[in-house]
This record gives sequence, structure tokens and C-alpha cells, in this order.
Amino acid sequence: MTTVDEQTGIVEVDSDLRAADGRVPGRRGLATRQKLLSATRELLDSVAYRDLKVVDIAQEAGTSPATFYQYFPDVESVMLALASDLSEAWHDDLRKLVSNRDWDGDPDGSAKVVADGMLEFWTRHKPVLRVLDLASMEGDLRFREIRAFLLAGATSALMDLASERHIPGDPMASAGVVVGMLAHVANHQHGLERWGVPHDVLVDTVAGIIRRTIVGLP
Amino acid sequence: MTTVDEQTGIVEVDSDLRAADGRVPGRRGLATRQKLLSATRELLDSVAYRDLKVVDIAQEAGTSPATFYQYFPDVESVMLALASDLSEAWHDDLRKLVSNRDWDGDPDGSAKVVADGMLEFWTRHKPVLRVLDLASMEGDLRFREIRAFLLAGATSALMDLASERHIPGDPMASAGVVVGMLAHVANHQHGLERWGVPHDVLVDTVAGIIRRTIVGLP
DNA sequence: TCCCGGACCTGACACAGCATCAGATACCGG
DNA sequence: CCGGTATCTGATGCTGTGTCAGGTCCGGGA
Repeated sequence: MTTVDEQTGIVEVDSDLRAADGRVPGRRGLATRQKLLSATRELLDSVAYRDLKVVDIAQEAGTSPATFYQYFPDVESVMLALASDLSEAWHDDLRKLVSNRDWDGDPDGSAKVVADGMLEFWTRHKPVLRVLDLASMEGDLRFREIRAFLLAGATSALMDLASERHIPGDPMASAGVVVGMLAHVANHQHGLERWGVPHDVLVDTVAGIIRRTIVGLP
Repeated sequence: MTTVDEQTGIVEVDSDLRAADGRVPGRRGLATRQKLLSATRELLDSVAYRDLKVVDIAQEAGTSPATFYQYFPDVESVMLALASDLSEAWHDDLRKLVSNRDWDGDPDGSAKVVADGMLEFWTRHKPVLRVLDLASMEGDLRFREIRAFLLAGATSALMDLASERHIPGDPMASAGVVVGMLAHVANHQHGLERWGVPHDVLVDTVAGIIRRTIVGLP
């Protein structure tokens, strides 16, 4: 999270980073905080968010529960931080993914690169993105905000594309639905593949929907 | 859930319905069980699954935590039962939704009815379906099975349609992706509408994707 | 080198929710 | 009205939460 202090105008990275007692953490403290974040991400591979306990995170990080509370008020806040970091990473990846793509000359290839890239990113960070999805669905405003920001880049990129092409229908709705579809397919990839749909067929199918819905080609 | 006892061949509705001590519940017991189910569904409207406590469910149902454990081993099992019931209900709704639809004469209207119907069902039962989605994503096999069964009806209906029409691409993948998209849009409807996409535009967009992807019309 | 002050960590504790059981209560057929 | 079984619950041990006061670690100054 990058923010600008309204009072001083100072740009701070990971602002509001302060321990429970109000102190600003130093080198050692930041390392501990990082260890807690990593431990949480690690645990999320094997245990459901619902069953994530402070005790376990602390143990995995090689520290005590009391220390956990020095850096985060609860487990949800760790997720928020992880999701926020991911949001940054995604915007970097996205830039490489959609910029300078030849939609006129090679619409199929372009759609495929976007579909594949997003699927890959979602698969790589599945555990955190899963929680982001759930918490958003359940109405948590802070998670919703991050999710909206995370999807906004992809959505607006596709929306612009749809607008340029003057496709029938609402560009915003089309882009929003397509991006949601990508996220959903990524999350349930495993299920579809178990149903007998191989990964590359899935990518082709999704790319086809992007092409027809956004680019406006048959 | 309807099952057939392999040994006896006896068809049982809600088989394995037995209290914690192994007794088969009578009229009064079934009523209590039902009250617990309703209470859970009720609570799910206002509190996140993650925060659903046995104490709260018991209180909402006007009984004690100990009674809860008479009928369910844990909160997850209640969700399983609710999801299972929903799965039955959906298959009934689905039958009315897709049967005798005129895809050749009125593809737009047909696609719209399916899109609208599914969105409506998902919205009506959002809390339970949300949990079903989450638990499936997190890899819980029992929830996955129910989700697969729930989506299978819609998926195979669309798959058959896609096969008949000889659309390019894999019918199974197309149907799976489209059904997933519908579920996802239903879950995140609120977000899209807040983004300024009205409900009817959303339905049109989704119907358009169904038409182009499944029916094979521009 | 030693020491000292602040940054950091943790053991101990009070409390909430989980899960279980023995015993109390409610209901039904006779 | 009574006995027996189905149903319910108060009491209880246990796991995990969240908060202190006080201990440990570390780097900079003498």
C-alpha cells in the first residue's frame, strides 16, 4: 500500500505501519512482521482461512502469539496486508500483459496471452485471492475495495478496448463480466480439469469469449 | 440428499439422519433439527460463515449448544445439509427454466430467461451458495461434490445445446465456463451494480455471452 | 570495552467459544 | 395416572483469544 500523508505531503510506503503500542517498528520489527506475513501465506496453502489460528501463525513464524498482536490486530488484517501487496504485484504484471498487444493483427494470440496470463497469476496466488473473493462476497468493505482496485486495471483495459471497437452492448458490463469470469475460472480450474477439460482447452475457451465479447470478432 | 442403501436396496430420504448417540430422531427431534437449519440460514444473512458460532445458532433456534451437537457434529455439517437441500431445489427450478425453450426462434429471449433465472436463484440463496463456493475453492471434497452436482444440471443442459449447434470449440469447456460465469456474476452482482452497471444491462451482457458462446449466433 | 535506553519479545492470565456427558425433563402409549 | 423412552441441558474440561507487566536484546556513546 502506498499512501501520501495529507499533513506533511510525505510519501510513505506501508504507512500506518505501527506496532500495537503506537511505536514505529525498526529493522528487526519489520523483519518479524514479514515473517508473520510469510507464515500466514505458507499456512494458507494447507489450511482453510476459516481455520487459520493466531497460535499457528505465530508458531509457524517462530514467535509467540503476543508478538503477533504487536503487528496485527487480528488474522483478517494479515490477509488484508497480503491482498494489498498482491494488488500491487498484479498491476505490475498487468502492465506487461496488455501493453503493446496487436489486437487487430493477431486477436486470437492477444486474447490468449491475456487469458493465460491472468489464469497463471490467479493460480500462483490462489490462496490469498480465494480469501479476497470470499470476504468480498460476504460484504467486507475493506476487502471489496482491494478487490475492486485489483480488478479495476484489467477491467478498464478491456473496457477501453471494447469502447474502441464499438461492440454492441455496454463496454463496462462486458469488461466487468469477462474479468469476473477469468477470476472465477482460475479459482475453479481444478474442478473443470477434473471434469475432463484440459488446461489449454480452457484457455482457448476463455480466450474465445474475450475475443467475441470484447474485441467483437466471431 | 437421497441415497440408496447398497446392502438392503432401501431408498432413504435424508438417510444417516441420526442423533449423536446413534438413535433415529422422531417427530420432535426432526423439528428441532429443522429449527437449527433455519436458524443457520437466517444467521447467514447477517454474519459471515467464518464467524458463525454454535452458541449463536443454538440461541437463534431457541435451544442449547448441547442440543446442537445432538444433530450435527459441527457448523460445517449444517452448511452441507443446507447446500444439499438447495441442490435439490435448483434441479427443480432448472427443469422449468430450460425445458421447451425455442432456441432457434427466439435465441435472445431464451438466453435471457436462462441468465435471469439463474441469477435470480443465486441471488435468492446467495448466503448458502457463497459458502458452497468458498468451501469448494478451499478444496473441501464434500462441498465440491455438492457444487458439482448442483452445476452439473445446468452445465449438461448447455453442453447438449452447444453440441447440437456444432459451435467451434469444446462444448464441455464452453458450458462449464459459462455456468461458472453465471454463478460468479450472481455472487458479485452487488459489486458490478455499484460500479454503475444496472441489473438489466448485466442480464443482457450475460445473455449475449451465452448466445455467442453456446448457441453460436453473433 | 562496557553500559544504558529504547526496541522488541514473551510468560502469565482472564475470558470466550467448543465439545461432551450425566442427569433432568417432556412426551406418548397403555 | 404411570413407566419408559426420546429429548434436552447444566456443568465441565479444553482450545484459542487478546492483554498486560516485565524480561531480553541490540546498537550507540563514553
